[in-house]
Amino acid sequence: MPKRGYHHGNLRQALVEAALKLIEAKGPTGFTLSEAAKQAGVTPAAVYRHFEGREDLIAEAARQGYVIFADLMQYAYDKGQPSALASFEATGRAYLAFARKYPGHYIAMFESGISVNRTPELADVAARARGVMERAAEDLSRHIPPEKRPPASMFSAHIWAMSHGVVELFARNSPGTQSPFPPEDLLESGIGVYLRGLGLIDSDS
Amino acid sequence: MPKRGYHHGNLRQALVEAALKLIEAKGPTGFTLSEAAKQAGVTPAAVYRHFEGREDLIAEAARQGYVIFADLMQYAYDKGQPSALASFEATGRAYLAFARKYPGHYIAMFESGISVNRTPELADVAARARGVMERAAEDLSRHIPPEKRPPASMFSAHIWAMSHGVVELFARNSPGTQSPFPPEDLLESGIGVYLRGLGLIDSDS
DNA sequence: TGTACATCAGTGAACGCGCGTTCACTGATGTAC
DNA sequence: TGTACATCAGTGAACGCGCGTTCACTGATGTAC
Repeated sequence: MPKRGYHHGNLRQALVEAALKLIEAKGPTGFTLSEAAKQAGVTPAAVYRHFEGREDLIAEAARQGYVIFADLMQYAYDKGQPSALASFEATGRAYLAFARKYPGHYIAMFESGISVNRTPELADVAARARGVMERAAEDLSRHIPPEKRPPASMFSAHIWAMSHGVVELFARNSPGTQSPFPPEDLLESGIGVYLRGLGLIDSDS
Repeated sequence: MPKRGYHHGNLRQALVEAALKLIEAKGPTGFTLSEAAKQAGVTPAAVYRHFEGREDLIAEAARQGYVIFADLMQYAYDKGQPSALASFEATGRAYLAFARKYPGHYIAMFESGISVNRTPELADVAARARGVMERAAEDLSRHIPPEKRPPASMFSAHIWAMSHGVVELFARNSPGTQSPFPPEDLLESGIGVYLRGLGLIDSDS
């Protein structure tokens, strides 16, 4: 580790990463600015050279999370193409995969209580993530006969909700609420049933 | 208000109610034992006559929430009988209704980070609530041909997850994440599509 | 009915703690000439 | 290449605050006789 004289070199990012680790370990409640500073090997006061304060640091962690999240969703979408169905399923799976792989980011984004409208950049990148899923839903909705076609944003919301619920209830090691099934399977099968309900996949697939 | 001499009369319950109001207003993070005591018109130290501490107070709020929740689920189930389908749908709706009507309890139960295994009573009443929904799912699963029948606890989990997701993402006024649809409609239609996917309701109902 | 006394639910002062934040400062870095 | 100087990223001490918790206490209540 060559970087550590008086000047840190990349303190801003080091602080974000320390924050993510702490948030992951202790929840958004347990996270403190002072401890993040300590973990980055720096005085609490130094944080204020890079962030406006505690909230601002969490917001940046969330923002970075949304960037990763949106990229992941986009990647999943692209990989499923040209099949609308494959793209849709892939984005659903990507949601859970993200929650698993980046728990600190996930908590900062969805459980820390920071508003997505806190800054324009945050709102933008969050909208981008949402946009990918909505586009996947829209592609898919074209395969439904127009007269019985529900709004695409509605079933994008359904899948989003089910994914989020699976993560919160069964994928987080919330003590005691043992998952009856692997979350991945639960989500996969849930989406399967749902798509069958939309008439988009066969009853015996 | 005749009750307020030196002795409060019903401080224990007053503290729980103060806690619920604070939790609802400020989230589990913002809740403090001292403020709950103040709001009940009492010294912080008095709390220790009735609870072991801060955590214990939250746990009691959660416990009372689970009692109400389980009762509500049971009531919904009974009301749907003898139709397995009606019972199942009703319990799903009851979930959202509970979250709306008792936000403080809901947060204490699902967002405060207290473990459901904290005490045996808490675990018991939580199991009772879960049991109602699982029973509804089981009743319903008998209408599915055995060879293609998924485990009942699985689609109970699906509905639980979707309900929870809808509440967290769209029913809470998490600033900025405006709901595209009324949460009730979203959940209703989501469950509808899901049940169609299970082959339990017609494609044009 | 009246008195003595045990029980219990509250008080209020005090504690140590770690928090977020501020401030004047200082040491390192980079640039101009 | 060397020196002067501006810029900037850090220090460290201090702050006020409210928190959860403890303790010896006291006032009210209920019970025995």
